[in-house]
Amino acid sequence: MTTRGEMWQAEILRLLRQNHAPVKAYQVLATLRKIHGKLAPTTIYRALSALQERGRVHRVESLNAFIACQSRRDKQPSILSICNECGSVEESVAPDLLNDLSNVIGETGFSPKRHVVEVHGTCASCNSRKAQA
Amino acid sequence: MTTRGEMWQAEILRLLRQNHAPVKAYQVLATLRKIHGKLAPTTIYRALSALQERGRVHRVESLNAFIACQSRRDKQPSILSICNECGSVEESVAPDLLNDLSNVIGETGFSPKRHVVEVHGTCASCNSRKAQA
DNA sequence: AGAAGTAATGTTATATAGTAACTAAATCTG
DNA sequence: CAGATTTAGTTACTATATAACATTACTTCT
Repeated sequence: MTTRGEMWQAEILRLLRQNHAPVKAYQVLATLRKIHGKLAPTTIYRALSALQERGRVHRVESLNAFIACQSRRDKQPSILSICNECGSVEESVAPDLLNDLSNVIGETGFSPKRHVVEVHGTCASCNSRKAQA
Repeated sequence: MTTRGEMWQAEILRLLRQNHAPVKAYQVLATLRKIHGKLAPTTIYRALSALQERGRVHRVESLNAFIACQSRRDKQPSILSICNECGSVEESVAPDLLNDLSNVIGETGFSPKRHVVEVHGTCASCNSRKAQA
């Protein structure tokens, strides 16, 4: 059985997967409105939250935007590399590094629950493009 | 000589330093309005940007909020530990770790410019408070 | 099956966050 | 000091997100 909510999730996930760059909630909203007419932000945000919980979508905190998960090694917290030039986002998984991070901040007695690691810079292809110029 | 803009910066910095938890831009705005009357968001955002550039204030990306820098080892990118219970934020500096991070994501040819590392969890004092209960 | 309760979704309205574009004042330069 | 340039103020707006309530669909009990 497919609930209405699950349909929104599926459709949004498909949309996000078509983009290699993060997509804003209101872009999603506008796109879906073209297809389905009237539609409230709430619907989008609810679907996006569910997708995040299911580990299908990352919220890019430093952009207020969303991107489909690439590596699906089951909800491993990811490191996002965001290119300032072309907007593309690469996902890396580095458990050791996040472990170190947990240890460093754990020294003061802090217990980590959620890691937000986002790095802004220039991606490989934009780097080489600029090197040529 | 103190320009008008610098006065806003000083006043906002003072305000942020009084709080150990991050403060939202519109909280700053509301507070300053009580003192100075009419005041536009632009004023606040301009001052906050300047403070960030001067390395006096961090923007907490995952909260859309601002906090005064604690460690002033000159604009070292910081790691922020954010307590979900009490809202307090601790700042850590770990150059080695950020170096590792740069290396990991640099493997694909990505060159990092700005690091956003924010960890949500429970701080030491909230941990012990909960352990007692 | 039908009534009663619960959970999921839709709807309306509003709160919160941030910026663009222009005006006015201050400062700098010759 | 006139003209140019930078800095700050003002107005209006756009973007992001959530609260609160209404409605619909689902469940469970009889």
